[in-house]
Amino acid sequence: MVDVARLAGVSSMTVSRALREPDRVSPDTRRRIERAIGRVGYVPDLVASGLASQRTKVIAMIIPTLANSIFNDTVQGASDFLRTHGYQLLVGDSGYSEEEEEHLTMTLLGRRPDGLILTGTDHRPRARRLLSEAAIPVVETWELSNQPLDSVVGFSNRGAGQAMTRYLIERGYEHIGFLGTADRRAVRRCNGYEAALKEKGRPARVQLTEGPNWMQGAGLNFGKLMEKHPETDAVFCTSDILAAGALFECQRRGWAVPGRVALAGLGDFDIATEVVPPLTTLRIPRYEMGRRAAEVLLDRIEERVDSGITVDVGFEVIARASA
Amino acid sequence: MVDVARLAGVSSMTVSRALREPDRVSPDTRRRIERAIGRVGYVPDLVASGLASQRTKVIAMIIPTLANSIFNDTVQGASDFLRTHGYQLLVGDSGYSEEEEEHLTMTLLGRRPDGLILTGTDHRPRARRLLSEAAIPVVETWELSNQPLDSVVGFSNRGAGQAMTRYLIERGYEHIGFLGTADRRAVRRCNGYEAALKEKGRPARVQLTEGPNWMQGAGLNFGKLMEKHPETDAVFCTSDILAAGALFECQRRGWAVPGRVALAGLGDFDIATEVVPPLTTLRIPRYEMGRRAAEVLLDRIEERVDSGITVDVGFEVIARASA
DNA sequence: CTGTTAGCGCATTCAA
DNA sequence: TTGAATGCGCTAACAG
Repeated sequence: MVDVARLAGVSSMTVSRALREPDRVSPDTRRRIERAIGRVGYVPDLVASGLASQRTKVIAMIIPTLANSIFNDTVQGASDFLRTHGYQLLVGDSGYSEEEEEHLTMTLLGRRPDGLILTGTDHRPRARRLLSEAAIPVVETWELSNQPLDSVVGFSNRGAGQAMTRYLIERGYEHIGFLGTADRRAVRRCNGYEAALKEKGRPARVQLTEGPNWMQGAGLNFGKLMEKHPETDAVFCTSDILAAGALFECQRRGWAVPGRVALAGLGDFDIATEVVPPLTTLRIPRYEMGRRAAEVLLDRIEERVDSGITVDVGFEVIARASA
Repeated sequence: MVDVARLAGVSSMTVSRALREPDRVSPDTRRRIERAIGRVGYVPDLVASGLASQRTKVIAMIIPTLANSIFNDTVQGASDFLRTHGYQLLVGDSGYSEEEEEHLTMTLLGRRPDGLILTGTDHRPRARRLLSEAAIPVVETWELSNQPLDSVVGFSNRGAGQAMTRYLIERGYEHIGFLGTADRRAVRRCNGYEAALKEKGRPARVQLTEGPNWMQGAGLNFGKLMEKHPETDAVFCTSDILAAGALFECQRRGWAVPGRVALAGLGDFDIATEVVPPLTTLRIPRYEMGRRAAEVLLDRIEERVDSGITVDVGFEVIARASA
């Protein structure tokens, strides 16, 4: 930067200003500075900038997994918004583990982000303490909470499970099963499923798959569910991936869908519309949730709002041929 | 940190050392320091550390899109490796645009990463210049290159397209079509496809889809391809997603696969094994590619190797029922 | 094994 | 509109 300043015949302070508040520098010197920057190939050091100003322009984000999953769309939404506002997203994955989330929280806080986006509302006490001591705005996503750390941008997973189950009941299905992963949010959806059945005094049939939403496990566990409860005439899956896996298993068995068994998913992924028959599913605004989370976060950081807020982005049952 | 030092009765220098090189501090003081850290709730400032040491322990990575895609597995591989070695991954997406890649390169370099992982080997001249001036190790992935910036960990997209096409020829298909996106790597695969057909003096039938690997476009464009060239008896798709989309379109039309038309994909995603019939595909070690890229990068950063190297991670044709 | 001195590259605060 | 002094929190290089 001093090289640039020398070349432009000004002090480094003026260069710094020209970069951050161009209006407060005379048009003439500004042009000289810009030319000097080009000639020297100067790339501002945001690390030093962050240290000096105590504002890094970095937003940290923790998601359960980086690998190809549902959460990436939320990351994209957040990233798109942040980029247009001069912030960079720093993403880490917890591997679906609260312990790892706690550890990652500390690592990320070490980078002094201006804000933090979390997935879910379950966090270890130590992580909660770290966050409150860090005194930076936080947004929790993919769930709602009664005790938010700060702000929340999510939807009710319990409500989602309930809504879909009620839909299946209304459609006339008698023996409704549940196929899902065992993670926190899926369990909440399961609670909603159970609640909806209980309203009608019906029994629950739950089959959990191990690991994330792998399609492999879906076929296998769908099979288990159907063997335990052959009378099942509809299955609610906590993800379209699982539902598609179950559908393929039906194709292998020569079972008609929804004739032999109806299937419903969650997420409204691309695959849901393309599969034959297309999947009834629950649409969640994944991308928009990320965008809104980032928006709420910047509002807090730049002090346009002075206390945590909660945004329910909702969901919507999309009825298609599979159920 | 001074608080910690005071509480432990040592200088801040000793605290700094206890954190980075525990062995060079006496076990006794180390314990005192650790306790003090716990009491104060000290979280080391990696921004200041980065500025002082000129080593940020950050690796930047540019991928075409953050949203749910093939590249996320590579990100996960890199992230997993880096984490166990004390580095953090900073990911940005170029939106499949070289212009955006160039811009993002500058932004990311501003964070002073210790190394950089790129997707692909096509970069704008200005981006290349920025990178060489930054003088940090770089690894290009998802392709091989004759003029690497530094190191490369990838495979030949052209070779992959050629290998799959040859496989289809060997299997006895006469009229082989190509369905793919228009991005750089898919185009190389197409070149390989064309080369393989040329060996036999056969004509190419290429149908490009717009945008990324959306399943929606797959069915539509597969239809276009089949209408233009009804005699087509096999289609090579540059992604399993596209192949699955084409398969579903066949199901809608009541076409037997591979009876009416055979389908081959690329990627060996979960979906490839689950769909009915399972997809013949080209396996690419996506996760491993990210891991190896990170490994090669750290070797360069920590100066265990003194010049750029090229790693060909290869690919493998996986024959299944669809072709 | 531990402490001292100096400075990383920039931004804040003031004064000119 | 511009510049000078000072410090952000930490570490490199040395000395003890």
